[in-house]
Amino acid sequence: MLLDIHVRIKDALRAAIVSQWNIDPPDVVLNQTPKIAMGELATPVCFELAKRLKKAPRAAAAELIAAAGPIEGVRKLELAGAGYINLFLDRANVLRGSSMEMDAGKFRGFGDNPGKVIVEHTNINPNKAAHIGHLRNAAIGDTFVRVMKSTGRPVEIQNYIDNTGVQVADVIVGFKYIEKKSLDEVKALIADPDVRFDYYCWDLYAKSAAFYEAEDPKKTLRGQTLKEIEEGGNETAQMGEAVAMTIVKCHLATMARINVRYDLLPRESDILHLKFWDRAFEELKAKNAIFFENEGKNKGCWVMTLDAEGYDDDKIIVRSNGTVTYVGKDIAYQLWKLGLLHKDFLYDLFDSDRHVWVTSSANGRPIHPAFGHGASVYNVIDVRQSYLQTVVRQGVLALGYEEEAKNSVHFAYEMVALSPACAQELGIELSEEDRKRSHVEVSGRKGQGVKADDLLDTLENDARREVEKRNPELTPAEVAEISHQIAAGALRYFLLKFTRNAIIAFDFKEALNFVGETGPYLQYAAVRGCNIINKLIAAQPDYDLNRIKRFENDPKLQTMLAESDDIWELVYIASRLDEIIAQVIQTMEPATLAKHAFTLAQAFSVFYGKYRIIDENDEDKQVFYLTVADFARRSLMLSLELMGIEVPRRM
RNA sequence: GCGCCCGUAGCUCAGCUGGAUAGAGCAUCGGACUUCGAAUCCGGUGGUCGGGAGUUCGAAUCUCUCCGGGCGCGCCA
Repeated sequence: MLLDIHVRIKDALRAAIVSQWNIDPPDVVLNQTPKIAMGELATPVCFELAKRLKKAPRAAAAELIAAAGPIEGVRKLELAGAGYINLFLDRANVLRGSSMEMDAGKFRGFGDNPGKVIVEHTNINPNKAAHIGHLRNAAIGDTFVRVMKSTGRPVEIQNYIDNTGVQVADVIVGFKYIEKKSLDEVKALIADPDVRFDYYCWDLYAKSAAFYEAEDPKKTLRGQTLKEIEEGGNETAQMGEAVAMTIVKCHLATMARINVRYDLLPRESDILHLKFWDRAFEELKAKNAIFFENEGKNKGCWVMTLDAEGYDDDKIIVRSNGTVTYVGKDIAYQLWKLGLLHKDFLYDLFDSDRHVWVTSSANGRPIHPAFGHGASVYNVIDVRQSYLQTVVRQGVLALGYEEEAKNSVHFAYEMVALSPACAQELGIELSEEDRKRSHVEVSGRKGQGVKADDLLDTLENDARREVEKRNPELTPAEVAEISHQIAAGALRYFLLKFTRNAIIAFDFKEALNFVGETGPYLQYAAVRGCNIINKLIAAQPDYDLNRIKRFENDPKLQTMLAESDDIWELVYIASRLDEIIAQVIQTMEPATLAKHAFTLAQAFSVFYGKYRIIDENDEDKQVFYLTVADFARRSLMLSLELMGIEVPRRM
């Protein structure tokens, strides 16, 4: 809605510049004014014009205002400050248009590209419980997915499962050689309801590091185990399969707690067994994207030359022993995602309730959704893998797929570390230097870190205490549901409010906070918004709620909005959602949405405290307030939904 | 060595393609509950935007340089 007005303003001003001075118009930039009373939007374009026309900026602005015809949705243009043009929008029109847009549930967002978007996120090694770093990845990825879907673009969510990697092998080494367990014993452990299997593996994985050091310094057992897992058809591989897929189920259950789900789980074992790499290898060779090194340190390897800045050495794709590196497999997978591999997986249903599919090499179902063939591919992976992502994109480019390489996007974000205080709370030993740092990186190999489910459990307990205190009449089931919603909301907001390239120094005090700029603050504002309607009906059972919708078209709305800048400011913020959505997509920055939603909740809370609606005697005023409250509430709830944050019935 | 990121209030962070008086939250001090639910609201204290130079009518934002910190550059994944 506002985006349409922006376009009209820019077009109109450009046309006016051309007709007035017959020059090539500069880019018309629109900014927010410092105060809503000065209008909603401002353009500094006349400063640029002043330079070109050798006029005073204010003079140029006055002429431009005079030259510009009426613009649909804009009430007036005003000369301001040193030469700004301030624009005053038609207030009722903004509310009405934005309200309709929200009803339709489809936002302009970006471009007209109708192609499918593939977003790959989460990607946790299936060998231990998920931790907070994984939660950040999922929260960012899932929010980006929701935002993109709100523009009507088809999105496919993939969660890559590296089920044949060394990390899985290490846990299998733990089961087989540290604990000396058979396949049946491991299966019994998996079936034991008293064992949190992902937690068990968390500890076992940490033990494997110590085991290698003491018993197997050359890690021959790891190599051997990895080989057996990759080859398949043996007991080690069966154990690996059982362990990895059980852990995947744990991860999906954990992620479901914060409202994250997936469409497809592509597995590395299937990429291996279906020989995706062989196909990619042939093409890379045929198109001279990689070459065989006959001399030097990389003798006997297939390597790719990188022309990316900062990476001088060739990257080894196939080792001298003939095995493919991780990046090689990733290139094959990326080609498949882009629909360029000319090979496909088989597919099986992994979770029929949530419609999650998994790739397969042998037992595919005849009917399945069409996966892959993404027009754009976003890989949500932490920034430390930038180098590898560059190699993958380079591989696509070297095959001559320029457009596809451009549409292969590394959605990078910074890691979650621990504040030194938090690390100490967890019993992690710190050096004198570590204590002075702003954050301390954790090592999963040492079993350090904050497990996702532990954090969620703590949040739920804290929330439960508050909910029970405030709502003694609720049943235990209701308390449990609301506590969960608050815990998940608090966590998701906490992870989303930081921009992508901010390192989160995790701290329990901040993450467990329900006051101030937090998820529960936003939820509370939304709950109060909903309660206005509930209380109104309780107080006046015969109140016709349709009056609210009708009032959007009542001429009184215009005059009442014109008379109250404070209320208009709330309406304006609430109507900016389409603009925010477009910005989130363009900049790949979900934090922008989080900040916006918080600003909206703040404005709503102010409005809520300032105006009493139920006991308002003036009928016109009451319906006006109701219209505004309902509009703001809907916008806030939509924003929350885009962040995967639920609104509890009560708080 | 090369490359990327960061440095803004006591703490944690926003600040969009350069634009009007640099903003939030927490903390701190003070005020508002017989309430459409105070997980809230109102007010106060608190900043030479790491230093310097440059570009510009205009720089927290762009360029260069220096200082301080993080990360990456594997025949690991």
